[in-house]
Amino acid sequence: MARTPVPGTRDTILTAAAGLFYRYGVRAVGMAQVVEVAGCGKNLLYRHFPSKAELAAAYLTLARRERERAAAEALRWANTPAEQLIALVSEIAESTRRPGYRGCAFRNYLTEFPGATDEPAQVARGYLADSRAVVDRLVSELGGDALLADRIWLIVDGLHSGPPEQARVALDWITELVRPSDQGQ
Amino acid sequence: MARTPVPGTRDTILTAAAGLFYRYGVRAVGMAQVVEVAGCGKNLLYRHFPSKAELAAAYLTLARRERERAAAEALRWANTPAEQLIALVSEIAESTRRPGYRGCAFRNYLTEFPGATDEPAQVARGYLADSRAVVDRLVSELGGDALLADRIWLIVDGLHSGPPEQARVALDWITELVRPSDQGQ
DNA sequence: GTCTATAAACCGATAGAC
DNA sequence: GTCTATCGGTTTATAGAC
Repeated sequence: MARTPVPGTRDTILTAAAGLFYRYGVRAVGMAQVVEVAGCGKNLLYRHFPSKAELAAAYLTLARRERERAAAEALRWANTPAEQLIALVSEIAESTRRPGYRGCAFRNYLTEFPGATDEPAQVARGYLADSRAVVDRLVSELGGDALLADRIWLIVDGLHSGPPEQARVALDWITELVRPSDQGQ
Repeated sequence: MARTPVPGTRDTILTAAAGLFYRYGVRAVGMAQVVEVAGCGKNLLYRHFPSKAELAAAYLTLARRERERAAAEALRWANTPAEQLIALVSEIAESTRRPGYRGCAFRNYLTEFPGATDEPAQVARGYLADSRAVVDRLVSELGGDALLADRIWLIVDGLHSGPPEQARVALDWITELVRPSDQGQ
């Protein structure tokens, strides 16, 4: 008889890989390292993820789900478009201050693999494009123009790339931009 | 006497390495690729650069010199601090629109090697710190406060990380920030 | 003989196959 | 879980110019 497959093995492997990929970079981490941390055999890893690219794609997809979960949670108490924008940026700002923060997983991947068009790159670009679309939609609902959306996205980009100290500066600025009446409050 | 050493060999190697490192990333490029493009043997490469880390450090130092040369050129016709800030950001904005632009070489390295403290990482962090200090000084001379400096640096970070289309948005915004009298012009 | 330049050899790590 | 063929950075031999 076959041995009972341990449930959640895929998640165990993916969690281990995600932690390593985010912390050290996808290129820097070998499959051997992943199996070591996951505590399983190589065999099992390649059963669940046929290639490193697919594992990286799964890692970014997991990261996307986490980001979307956090965003949805942040939006629970936000009603107006302005409050929603502030809530989203506030969530990002908080995440940059958490220990172990190493920048945006999607931007990092695209920096590690410039010009890549493989599955992980598509996941990364897809997330960034969709995030940008959300900003555009909220700014539009707010009554803002394309310039305001561009500026907010510029700050979001800077927020992801710069040091965590910039988080508050970025959040305050966004708040000022989407709630002009609160200027100098 | 020994065989006539080809002059400029070091520069040839460094130029080849710099092009490859910037285009594909330091991690993605092997020493074999460098010697292939440089058209020399491995031995000669290791004679000039004892390790890949030293070659990477030389690459970033070269990039720094190029950035500083471009910055000095941009500053030639700028007299006031405001004009100088605009000139510097304008130069960055132009560089992001040049074909082959793949982001900031220094930020890219730090993304590729998170937490690194080796020589190239020191060169990268040193350049970014010095650049930030220049912004702080100019904003101070301008009569601006720490918040303005933080905001300008936030835009500069976003400008380096985002797509080239953001270049004009960033430049216009900086112009508006340092020359308040021109608002709505 | 000393130096340059090339090529081959090293050894650990790599992705992946069985 | 072991094996392999490949590739990583690095080093050592070899061929050739002065």
